[in-house]
Amino acid sequence: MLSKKTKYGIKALTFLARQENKMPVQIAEIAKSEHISIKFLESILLLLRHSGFLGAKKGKGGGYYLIKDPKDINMAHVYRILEGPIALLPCVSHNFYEKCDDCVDEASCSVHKLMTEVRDNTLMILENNTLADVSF
Amino acid sequence: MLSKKTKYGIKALTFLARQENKMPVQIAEIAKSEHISIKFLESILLLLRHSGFLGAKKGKGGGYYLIKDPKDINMAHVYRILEGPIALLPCVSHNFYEKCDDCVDEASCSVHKLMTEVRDNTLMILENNTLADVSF
DNA sequence: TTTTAATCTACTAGTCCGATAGGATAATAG
DNA sequence: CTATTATCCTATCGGACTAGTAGATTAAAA
Repeated sequence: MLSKKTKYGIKALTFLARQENKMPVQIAEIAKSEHISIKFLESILLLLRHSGFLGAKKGKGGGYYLIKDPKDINMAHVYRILEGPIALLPCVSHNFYEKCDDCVDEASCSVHKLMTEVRDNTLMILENNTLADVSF
Repeated sequence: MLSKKTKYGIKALTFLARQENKMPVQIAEIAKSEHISIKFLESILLLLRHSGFLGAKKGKGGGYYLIKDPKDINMAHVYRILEGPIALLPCVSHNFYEKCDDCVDEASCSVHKLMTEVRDNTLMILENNTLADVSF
């Protein structure tokens, strides 16, 4: 299941992508529009800023804004930052690989086999979708 | 992330599918072979029995056995019993649908759009795989 | 009637999620 | 220089869920 963090994060990015001008938008405005707890959204936007998706401006007229063009923001990248691994099991993950404690041989593991197929497909979908694709 | 319950459940089903004869296999034997806690596996096998995948026999020579042919066991069905919804969001799920609290309009929701695509693909993969497919 | 193995209930430690509180910091306006 | 604005950052918390454990009960076979 997708965490609310990821869900809210994508919603916030979409909100920013849909802005006509490139003016900074305040946390409160996004929170109100998307019905998200301000404080929770605050931490998410901070993470997205630290990850290079957003820029921020303090003080009056401040807020968050997209740094890159929505067409250049890959949803697989967004997903990994917000949610973590795309694979449903650590032993199937590229970026977050971990061996299973219980598994003796990955090659003969039925779960590994099935989850690899799921992972490959999900990854392909996420990589083929940009923020622009999902926003408009 | 896939729960250990699901992972162990699929492993146990695979173990049973790989049995040459149709004799019942004891929990302890599966647990030892797959490196799973006996008591935890016990609860999983019980669930799989209640869901119509397994039969059980008590007393000496007892244990669990597959009721249906592995070729007739759909992995989407198994997944839903063990893990729950295939969709990453309740608002995208067919069998476990729930409206989002925060979402005003699903049609214009970027997350909904993306997760629907992921769901459709994952579902297709799981439905096209039987227990026999992943076991051999 | 003894042994074997599944059945069922209850409990627990640990972890994570979503949310909240409050003060620090930086930028702008006057 | 000061008040205001809005992000930044740390710390905390209840509730839910996960994985695993304990122990007593029931049913079947020898």
